[in-house]
Amino acid sequence: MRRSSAETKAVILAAARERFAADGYDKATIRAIAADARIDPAMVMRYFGTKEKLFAAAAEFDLELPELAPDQAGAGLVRHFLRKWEADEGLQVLLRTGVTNEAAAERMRTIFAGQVMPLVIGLTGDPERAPLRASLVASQLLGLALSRYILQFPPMAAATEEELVAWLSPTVQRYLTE
Amino acid sequence: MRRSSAETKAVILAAARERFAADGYDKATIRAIAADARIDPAMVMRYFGTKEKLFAAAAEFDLELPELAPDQAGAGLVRHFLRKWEADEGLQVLLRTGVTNEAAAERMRTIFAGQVMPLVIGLTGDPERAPLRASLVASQLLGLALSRYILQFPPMAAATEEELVAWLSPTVQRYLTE
DNA sequence: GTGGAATGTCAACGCGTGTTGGCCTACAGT
DNA sequence: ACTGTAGGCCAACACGCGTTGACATTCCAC
Repeated sequence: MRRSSAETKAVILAAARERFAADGYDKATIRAIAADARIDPAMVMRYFGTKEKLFAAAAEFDLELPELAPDQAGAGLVRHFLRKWEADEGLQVLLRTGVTNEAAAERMRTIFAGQVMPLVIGLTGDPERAPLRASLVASQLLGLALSRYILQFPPMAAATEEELVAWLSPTVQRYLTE
Repeated sequence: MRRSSAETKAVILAAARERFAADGYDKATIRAIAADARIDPAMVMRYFGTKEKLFAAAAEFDLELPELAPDQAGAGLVRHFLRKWEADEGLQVLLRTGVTNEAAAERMRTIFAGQVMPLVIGLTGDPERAPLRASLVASQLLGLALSRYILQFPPMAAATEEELVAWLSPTVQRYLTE
């Protein structure tokens, strides 16, 4: 026994998150994940049963949206989202996979409906249009992540956090409350 | 000889575009494309040499950006982009693939640099910040496509073209000229 | 009508994949 | 010291993939 069961499971999960985030579902092979974790591929199956179940565990994700004053929600959301993206691989895992995998897309819709929507409903005094408002916010924030981190358009990748907050906040604020 | 060489090539290419657009690069197999085209997989190789070359042909794409008056560029761009997306599978092919495939991402950067940037430089009187402005526009338009067509957030997928133009135009206009 | 090129089919290859079952190996409890 | 068990490894499987080369068929040129 080199490691405890829980340790090994955690090591595998960390390697899986990295690989899924960098390569997406299909290109992140069990063998590659196992190699990163310095372990036999069979162990991955032992601990997680299936590649799909491993992915489900790796894609566990909480946006942890903070409470926000209505008039500063735009800036607050943009900044929170940028930092969350860089601190937690979960979002990247979901975006890289959700584009070609229906289960991951469904997961993103669930996060949207369960975490973004309620926040927006609370912020805006416009219950009827809140769903559309929330999805407009999501479209701008996901477009940001896509162009900055995934496709890496040079001007977007080179911009500072403050520049992006300055440019995007009015947009998000308008989608929320105007 | 059932068909002419050019006909067959066109049939294969059409099937390939559909499959790549729906499934992305990896899941769109040569065998599936060939089945759609009612042809033997070997024909695909005969006509296109390699899966990569077939993809390159299927991802051929021109945004066909129109000339736009500076004060109506926001609305014009949003509307043009929405229609282009629905009429031409090329963009969908690129987005579905560019997220996990570096070559396709590079292609998107090239289209961005060669087609979007020049338009924005012409529209704005701000040559220094034009690259960032262009990528902000791209982020909102790609985020729109992502949330409406790929992830299919219900409020976004259900919105009408006019609603989306009304909401997004001011954003794009501001990124361009404000 | 015959030869030859163009179009199409078939079967197989080598490879990488997720997944499985049997076999070690080292520790803990007694 | 002995044994049971939890942790780990190895070899193999069945499968689907891109790709290949040999073979069949059809049509045109002469």
